[in-house]
Amino acid sequence: MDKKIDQDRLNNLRHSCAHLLAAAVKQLWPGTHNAIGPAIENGFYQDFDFGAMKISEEDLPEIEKKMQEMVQNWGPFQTKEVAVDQAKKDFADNPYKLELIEEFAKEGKTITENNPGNFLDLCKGGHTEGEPKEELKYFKLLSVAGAYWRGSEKNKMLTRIYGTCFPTKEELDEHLKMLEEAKKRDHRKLGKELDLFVISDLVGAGLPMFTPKGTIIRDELLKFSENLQLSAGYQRIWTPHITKTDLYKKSGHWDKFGEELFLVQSQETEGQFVLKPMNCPHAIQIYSSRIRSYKDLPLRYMETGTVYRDEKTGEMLGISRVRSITQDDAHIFCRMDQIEEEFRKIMDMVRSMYKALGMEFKARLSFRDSSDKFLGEQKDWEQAQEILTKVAKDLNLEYYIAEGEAAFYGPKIDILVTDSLGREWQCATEQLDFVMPQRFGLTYTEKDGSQTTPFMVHKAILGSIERFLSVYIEHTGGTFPVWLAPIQVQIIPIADRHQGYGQKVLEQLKSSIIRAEIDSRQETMQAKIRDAQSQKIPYMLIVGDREEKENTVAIRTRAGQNLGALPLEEFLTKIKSDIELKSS
RNA sequence: GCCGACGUAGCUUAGUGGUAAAGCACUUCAUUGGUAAUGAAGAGACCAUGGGUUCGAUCCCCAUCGUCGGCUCCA
Repeated sequence: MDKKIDQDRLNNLRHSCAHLLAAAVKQLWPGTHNAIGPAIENGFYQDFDFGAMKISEEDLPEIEKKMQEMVQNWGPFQTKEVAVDQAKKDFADNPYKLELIEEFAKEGKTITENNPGNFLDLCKGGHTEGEPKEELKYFKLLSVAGAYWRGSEKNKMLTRIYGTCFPTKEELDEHLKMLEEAKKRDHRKLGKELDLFVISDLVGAGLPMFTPKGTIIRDELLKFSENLQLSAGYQRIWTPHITKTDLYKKSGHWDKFGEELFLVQSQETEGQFVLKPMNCPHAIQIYSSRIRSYKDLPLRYMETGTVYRDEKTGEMLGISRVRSITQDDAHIFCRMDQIEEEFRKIMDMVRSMYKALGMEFKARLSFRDSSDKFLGEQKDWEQAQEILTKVAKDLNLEYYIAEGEAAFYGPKIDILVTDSLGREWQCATEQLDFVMPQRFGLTYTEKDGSQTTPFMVHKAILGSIERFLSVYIEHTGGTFPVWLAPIQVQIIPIADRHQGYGQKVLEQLKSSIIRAEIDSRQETMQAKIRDAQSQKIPYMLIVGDREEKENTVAIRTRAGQNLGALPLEEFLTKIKSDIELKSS
């Protein structure tokens, strides 16, 4: 409860700051129209129509200065009710406010205004209660961006200024520090520094390539996911990357995906092909290739498959939003009475995965609402939603229900993973599908000989590996646990004469399948340590005269600890247990 | 796709209407080291691409491609 009050207070503060921003901008550039300016998660924004004028981030300090100046003369916020005609008169020159007034009038809402410091604005209220000059002190304008009026791409593009505001200087500084930290951990930056992936203009945007180091992390994560699935009774399948359009016309994805499909033209055969945007219709083809019995179910097909979606250019972001997406995908065909067990199994896998990765998560049960966009039988939905809720309860998941968030073909459980900066990401998902099996006329023979349509479950543990990696790189800041570190051990010979012993150590590590390398450059030991450190390599083994003589290795960790000299065998036991336990 | 900013060596960045500078990385030579950078020298850039303005463009203008901040979208 207290938390909610605090949040309200914070929102009021930020929303008030948005007013101040609007006032400052209008004073600096008369003729500018301000649109809306709400508080958002970590701050606020205010939309403007600057007309022909352009502003950029370089203008922000000037605006901030003006805000600080103006707030000195602001009295407390006072909200007063006005008649529609009066409001229209007050905002006669502002088309955005007029549109809102018209709409509020139509809906029969009361219209309220306020004017601290003689800056009149249309506003439903929710402001700081004290003296603005005492409260609106610790704010910062952050960025400038475009945004459609009322969020519709059919409308005019306005200029949005983002900012944030806190009750105290300490909180503001802490928030700004967090933003800095996020920037430092940006996966695009770390991807370059740690040499994990490459994006080439010749290959194209949104088509990342993974370097040897990046591929190790990718493969290790996928191997973990695949092993979880194999031990849960999943079978691996493989399907091609292109298909005739007929497949997606039948599945309904042709219409649904529209321009997101990559088209492929054959020069040999008639007709068009597409790059697959998902794997499920292919899995269905394998199901329907034989007559199935109730004894075959559940049938669990897994495929770590790459799919292609023609994302709009402006939507691409590092390896987070890409056009080539690899999923640890699987499709399960089962009866209604098997759904609970299958969902449980998937949730177990999700738990094992994120526990090993050291990430907390919560579940969003995405259900249908009363709208007609959801296909399938009402009673199936109800029964399925009950089952999903039961699973969430039985497994003691932290969960909430989101009505209307379901896929059109069935309810689902989405997993929201929290990273070390407190941001939430949707990664894993398990979805029930009432529609696809019907579209493709899938059946199995029941005990009594009747033909029944199975249910289908779609699942992913990591989701898109590209997206997941971007999250995980930022979560760890590039300090990967030993089992994922591309290089687990760096051998550092002190002088050239120690190369031979270093090589011997290297060979022994390699024969134990440890990813080890030796730094044989003509550099000082200090320089080699520094480089290994900035590559965040978990263990550095320093070998010099003493080690060679005693047949040991001097261990330094990336945390800067000097663990002293140990016989190589002992080090091997230690690192093997790190890898085995997936500890950091 | 939309609004805005940006695109200079492998990376990070400086700079100018008269074909460009630095640090790191790279190569070579010297140095043989004990837990976060040894020293010196060298090489490396048609200043994103295509067009235009100009005696002359990396710089100004237009287009294209790409990147970034957002918006929209994410079945």
